[in-house]
Amino acid sequence: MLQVFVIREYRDGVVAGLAKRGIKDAATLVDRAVELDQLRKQAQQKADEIRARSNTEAKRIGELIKSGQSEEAAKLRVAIAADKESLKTIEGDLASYEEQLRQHLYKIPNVPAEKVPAGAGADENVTVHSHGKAPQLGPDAVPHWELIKKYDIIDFDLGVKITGAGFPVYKGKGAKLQRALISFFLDEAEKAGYREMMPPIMVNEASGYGTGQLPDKEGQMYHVTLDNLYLIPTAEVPITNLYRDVILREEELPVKNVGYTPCFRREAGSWGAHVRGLNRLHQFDKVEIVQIRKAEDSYTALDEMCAYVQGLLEKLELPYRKLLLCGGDMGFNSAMTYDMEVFAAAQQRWLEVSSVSNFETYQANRLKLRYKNKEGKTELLHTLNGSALALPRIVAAILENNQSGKGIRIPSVLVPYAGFDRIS
RNA sequence: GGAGAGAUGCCAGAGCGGUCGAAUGGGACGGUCUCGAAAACCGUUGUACGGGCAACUGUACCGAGGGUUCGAAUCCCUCUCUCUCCGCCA
Repeated sequence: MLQVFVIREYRDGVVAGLAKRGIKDAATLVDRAVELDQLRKQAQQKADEIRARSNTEAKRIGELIKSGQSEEAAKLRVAIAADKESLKTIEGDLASYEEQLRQHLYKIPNVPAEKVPAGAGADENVTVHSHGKAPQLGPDAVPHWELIKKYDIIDFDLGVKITGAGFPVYKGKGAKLQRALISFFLDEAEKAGYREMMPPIMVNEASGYGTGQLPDKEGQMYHVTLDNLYLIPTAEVPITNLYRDVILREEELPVKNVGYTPCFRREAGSWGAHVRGLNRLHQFDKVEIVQIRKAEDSYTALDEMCAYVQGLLEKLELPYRKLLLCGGDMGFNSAMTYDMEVFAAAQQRWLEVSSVSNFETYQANRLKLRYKNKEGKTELLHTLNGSALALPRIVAAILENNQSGKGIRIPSVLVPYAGFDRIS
């Protein structure tokens, strides 16, 4: 969430930024936050004042009792009673304002960075880079959902039988290809200086709030109600939450972590025409990179992360384009996001395989993730993350783009991991 | 799942219902000494929200949330977590 002081001090900039997301009542939203903070502050001051008074009075009563002046003490006790009453109401107000302010701040998305273009939706994203050419497929080329049946490598029907739609079963070379991709991605990340983390794939409520999945995306996560745990929608959640309530030392920065996890998404209401096969799943595998940076170098890190992800796609020989998302298409928490999309040649569609974002202090503020700078002051850090990469759509593109009469060619970087160079 | 013990500052660990934001030890940092280092000695060492140009200052925080009390780290209740023993078990 945004810091109140930022909203207060840079009110107009915040309003203008939010407008880039297409939020119409940005000014009202922002002014309400300032107003609630003002009310909160007033209540706080009043409460502090009364508390200060009762603290000294209470001390005096102690002294009076000690020196045997119990009558004086009794008088004082009576005199304090009124303060106690008013303190109770003020504390009630204070708690209510704090809660209202928090709830209100949860509703305000991050302010887009300077470079982010205004725009209402995906149509206004800007293609900033593209690489590779779509392969010329033969006349008998088919989309991946046909290929997986033909070669019997991924089975949706079996998944339906044991779990439900959107939970595929990977079989034989299909399963090995998954493992190969995961290992390849983790090894590459390690070479690029990321430390591998293997976190739990269920998290508690506090973690959900920490990275912003709660309260607004409640319905998108699988919720194990018996134990009040959530299945993670991405490794970003556990790996970023490792740093919740943490004050890092300067020499511990930058933090660069990578993690492989399965990801679980309910995708409530998002099933439609273009989500056949591997395009959208309830459970899928993803390798995620997470960085924690000082404010001054977080955008360098963002570029670095994009370059890293692009390198992966190039090694996998997949044609891709890089989009700078416009305000209206960016995630709630993000200040700037680049999406990488690969071209799936049989579907003739671009598939999003990675989203790399800088959240600036938006997540860190909720997480209370800070570091002590040279002057000994604690300062919020910037968090960033990116998929590197999400597997299903990568698999879809590999299958579709590399098909021929002789089967499916495996990209050469994966061959040592997979143990085969062709699915046929 | 059953029984018991516990949760205090960066770590270890003390704490009578009032003078405790908290003894003591360790660590870290600064200083004295030294050519330098070690040792020794001295000092510093939390977070949040306010007020103040500043020095400084008010309030809250001893797992979390309630309660008792003029006053709670200390008493009571609920929850969470950790440890030990037993049971079960990949």
